[in-house]
Amino acid sequence: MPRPRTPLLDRRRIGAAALRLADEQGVLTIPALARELGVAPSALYHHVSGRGEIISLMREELALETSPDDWDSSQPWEQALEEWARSYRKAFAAHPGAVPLLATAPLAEPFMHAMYEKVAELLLTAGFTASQVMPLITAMESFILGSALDLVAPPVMVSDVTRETAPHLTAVLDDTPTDHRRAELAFDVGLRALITGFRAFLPR
Amino acid sequence: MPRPRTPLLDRRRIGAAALRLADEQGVLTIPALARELGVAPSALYHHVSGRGEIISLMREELALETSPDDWDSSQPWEQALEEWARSYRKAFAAHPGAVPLLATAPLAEPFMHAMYEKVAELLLTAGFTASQVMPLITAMESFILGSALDLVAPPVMVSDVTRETAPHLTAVLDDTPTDHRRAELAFDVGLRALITGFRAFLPR
DNA sequence: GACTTAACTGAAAGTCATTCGGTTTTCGGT
DNA sequence: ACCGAAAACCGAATGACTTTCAGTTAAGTC
Repeated sequence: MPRPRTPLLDRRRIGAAALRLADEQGVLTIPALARELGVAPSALYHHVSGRGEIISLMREELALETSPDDWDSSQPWEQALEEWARSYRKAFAAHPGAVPLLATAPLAEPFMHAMYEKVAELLLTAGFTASQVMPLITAMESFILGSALDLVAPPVMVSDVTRETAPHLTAVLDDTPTDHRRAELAFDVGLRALITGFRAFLPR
Repeated sequence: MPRPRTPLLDRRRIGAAALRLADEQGVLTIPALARELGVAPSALYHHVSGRGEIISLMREELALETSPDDWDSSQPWEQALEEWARSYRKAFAAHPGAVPLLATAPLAEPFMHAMYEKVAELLLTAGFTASQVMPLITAMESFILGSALDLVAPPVMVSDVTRETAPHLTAVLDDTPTDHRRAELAFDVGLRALITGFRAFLPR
């Protein structure tokens, strides 16, 4: 087969297809991705260095889908921070099947810097000291990433629990939804708690 | 080769060796694990159903290493909760290389129930309502898992940052340690913020 | 003491990621 | 308009990995 008149691949298309595939199938293999793109597996290596870079492209695609102006930093910092966290998590929640893949790969992509910059400015303006800001951002990010993973984690099953040996757990699970609201609820609670706690760190 | 007089393998040994290997190498392959155990790869399949179950055994091993009595639930709930979170995270931190493997595997193992039961009782006694407790536990767990992943994430590099385009981020990074204290600090900050925030949820 | 079961080996099948040589096509310069 | 170089893709091949399965021998049981 010859070189096609119009290219079939570019990094953007690869990233988008990989994200779609990983989300649907829960795994990402080169042969499957190539099939999805109507191309031989080896063709991919003319555009990326390997599987790791494809995952990086997936993350880039994810970032592009969530417009960076999804949140407004001119509001009070508590609300701006909450909007940032929600838009960040929403991006993951839109592709739950891909979360395990994205969560374990290194997060230090350059295109993250714009986001960090915006949040750093927000917190500095709010009155936090320079040495406080990165820990705050990192803590928030850890919570968001963990919550994204929780999205795809199997819920604790009541039927498994020996009702006699774990009475409190049983009681508590009876008052906990088992559908997607379970993860939503936990995220809401944690997010509000974090922001409340952050406020207490403000020097005054 | 015949059946050995004394068995070379059991589930416990497999889990421990897998955890050690994954921690050191960052990856887990059946051939490497078999070599570590002085056995042919196929021998493992007489004790476990496959790779997934080995990862499950690793988590079990991790839970056993952290004695469940590592924290004392008779203290004020804030301190007990903090001790629980720290001991939970310490278990992950003791095996950083294995964290990516453990983080994405399902967490719903039966032996987790004892831990959940203890925390559920703690929070109920503290005065939280039954419907509040699971979201609180889940939020805390998400943060801990995210922090464990952060432990192995590459730090944001100042050299990568265009100092002109991201002045606030640059300033903030200059005041942030780059060694292991970076993740420690973020965990401390997030943990205290969460607990402070939880306190505000207490009906009174 | 025979028979079943348990623990392990070795070989083989099937899948993956990755590399390389080959083929055609486009493109930049002249 | 031509020519060479680089680009885009294919197919085959390599090596690693997971898993299965048919032996082989030892342990345990009645």
